[in-house]
Amino acid sequence: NMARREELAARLKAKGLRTTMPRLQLADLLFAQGNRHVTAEKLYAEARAAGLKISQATIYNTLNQFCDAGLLREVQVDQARSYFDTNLDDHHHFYVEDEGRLIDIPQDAIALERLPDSPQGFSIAGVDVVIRLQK
Amino acid sequence: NMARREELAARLKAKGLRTTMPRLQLADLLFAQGNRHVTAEKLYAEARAAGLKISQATIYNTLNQFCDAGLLREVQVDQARSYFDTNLDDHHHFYVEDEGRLIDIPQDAIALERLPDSPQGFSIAGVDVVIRLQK
DNA sequence: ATGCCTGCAAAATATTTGCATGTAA
DNA sequence: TTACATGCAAATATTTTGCAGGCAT
Repeated sequence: NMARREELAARLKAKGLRTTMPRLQLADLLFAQGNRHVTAEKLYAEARAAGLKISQATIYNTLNQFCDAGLLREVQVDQARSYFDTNLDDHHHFYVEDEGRLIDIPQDAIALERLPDSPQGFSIAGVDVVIRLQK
Repeated sequence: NMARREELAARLKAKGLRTTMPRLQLADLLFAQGNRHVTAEKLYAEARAAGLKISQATIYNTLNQFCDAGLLREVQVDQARSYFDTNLDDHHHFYVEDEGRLIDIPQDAIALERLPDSPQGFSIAGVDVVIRLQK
């Protein structure tokens, strides 16, 4: 626990982020349990459940800062809500729409042969595959 | 023009939608120029530019009704805005983030070999590939 | 000491909804 | 005539921002 905080602090510092209490606490929730997918709402609920005194604004700001710093990735699956993914590797997703749940798919589990040429003057910034699931 | 209206009216009727003036006018904007990708905002601007007296609420309601009726598809590329696609075929998209512009990719232009197995109890509702472009 | 953070509340943005009126069938 | 549509404004939902005070460095 003590060691974990040290590690998280180092991780924030490495990205040029000050190691403040709210950031450490949220980093703990985000990074201490393996790969996760969270919405701002879910993270806020977790923080409160854990007894942390953190405002919603800080949840949003921190998620965006972590994204900008490259500690998180945003996943586009629902126009109503932002999803953040702690898995930074190139990979894809199952999305269970009814439950709002994301499941990682390793990049090499999908063979994307033959991508089309990008239009004149543009290069590929990323390729996202979302497999929507239903019961 | 007269004939086009008739055709659009038939198309709405076939889906169980009453053929009202706003719906015909919007259908005209949406379906008379080949495949299109629009946001509510863009369609509203077009409608006003064309001198139509249509409220934003009707734009939103109509887009959703057309979606429910299977005349449009929603594309998930930006959590801040909903995109609607008049192309109902299975296909994929380029997305130019800086311009908020979508470009269709025919389904067979991408070879998706080897999809991973869906988790227990779920079946695939759809596979969406988005290739994000940058300059 | 300085500049970056945080909380709070208010603002901004996108979308939905309630309700009275209008209109297609 | 009846049920469904529309417009308007207000409500909702999510996310962002301004600002005063607090904390890391």
